[in-house]
Amino acid sequence: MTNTSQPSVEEAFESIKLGASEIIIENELREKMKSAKPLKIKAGFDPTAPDLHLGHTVVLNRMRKFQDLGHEIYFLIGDFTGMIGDPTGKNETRKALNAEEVAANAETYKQQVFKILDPAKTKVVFNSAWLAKLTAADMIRLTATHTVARMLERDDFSKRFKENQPISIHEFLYPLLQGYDSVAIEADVELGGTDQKFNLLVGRELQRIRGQRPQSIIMSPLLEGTDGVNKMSKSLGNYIGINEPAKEMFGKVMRISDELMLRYYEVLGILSFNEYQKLKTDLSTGKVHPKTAKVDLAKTIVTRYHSASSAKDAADEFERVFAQGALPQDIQKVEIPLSSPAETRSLTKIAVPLFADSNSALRRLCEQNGVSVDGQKITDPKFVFDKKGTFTLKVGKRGFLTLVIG
RNA sequence: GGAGGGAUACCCAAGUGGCCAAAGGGAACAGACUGUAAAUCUGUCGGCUUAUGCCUUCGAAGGUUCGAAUCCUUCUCCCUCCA
Repeated sequence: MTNTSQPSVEEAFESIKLGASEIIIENELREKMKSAKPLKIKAGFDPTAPDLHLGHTVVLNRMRKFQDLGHEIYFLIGDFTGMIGDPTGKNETRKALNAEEVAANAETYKQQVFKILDPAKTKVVFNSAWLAKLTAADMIRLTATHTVARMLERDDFSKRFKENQPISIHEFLYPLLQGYDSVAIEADVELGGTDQKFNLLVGRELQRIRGQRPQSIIMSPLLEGTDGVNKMSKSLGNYIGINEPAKEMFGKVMRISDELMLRYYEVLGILSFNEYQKLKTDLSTGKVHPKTAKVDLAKTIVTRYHSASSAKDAADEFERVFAQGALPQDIQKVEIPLSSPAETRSLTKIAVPLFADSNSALRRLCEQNGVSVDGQKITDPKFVFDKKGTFTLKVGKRGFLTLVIG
């Protein structure tokens, strides 16, 4: 074996393979990696959700590895295919984004993606560059490559078909266009989640038809969201965004279940296979306390997207606020003069806009012992602050407010 | 083009004239328990100065009725079968 700066092909292959759920085809990929020529690595992203979360990072991390191995990374923004939206049955046909919107989203993307990828070595491309140029005749030729029966093999389609859910014709175009992207880029490898299998395979097929060497495919497992059940997605609200403030991020990681914590360790590529096995045993034998392991996980993740010091701060604050029941460090502050009308000094007026959806919601919180002032439970939502002083208001689990009456 | 079925709150889903602000489940929220865990248990879960009251909501607009999510008309969208 050579030194660490020049890993052998086999080592490189193993590091790429780590955490992948499926590779099509392993030997083919290994062969490709043996050649001296840098490979074109493709991964596509939806243009409408430029808010990256940990789920996206699974693929991004692997892109980074390829990058470090000297390959060419194509970060593809599906601005054209975004008009369709990957068919999930829930998406409706989307409006085409205009040039400014695409550009704006791309900027947001870059700002996040480059927390993981090396900007100097990343090619950001838009599939409208070639898809918008396709003529109707080109489209017909493209659609002629696949049968309806083949399309219906796609899990999502077959399911919807069986359940009498609508499938629009244009949804069939999505896999075809995504596959065509691979042709346009002449991709050697495409990365994606396991849910992308069908689309990724279409790419291989189209490349073969066009006389190109079919791309190899590396699929990553889908990361479950913080609920531990559904895949992480913004629309389900079960995500941890990589742009979230450190404390927020830390708290969200701490709130996942122990089981999910192991999953995150595994899928997010935080530990090597051996380290992962060891942690698993240590947890089951009680050698490592689950909370410790979770704090470590949260720190590692926060360090990745922020810094070691903010990770430490977040951990300290977390311990202080939740384990010891103390107050967070920076609480928002509101000042109200004692001379103002009693109504403006009422709990309802102060807390509803900040922490509750409606007066009724606050009333319920009060009834349920979820509201306190300086540690004293307040059960009357009409409570009025009628003394000078500084009060600490707590509403629900995470609503803190410093109130100055003067 | 013809025939039939459907649209209910954040999601799924019951409800076919008054007892419906609308069963049940999920999600969410609060409390208990804990490691801010998860699981579990309890409660809440349209809004309104807490009210045996009012307002808004059962695809949309009209109508019948003392009274409509429920009946009628028109419209929009979806599904199935036939062609």
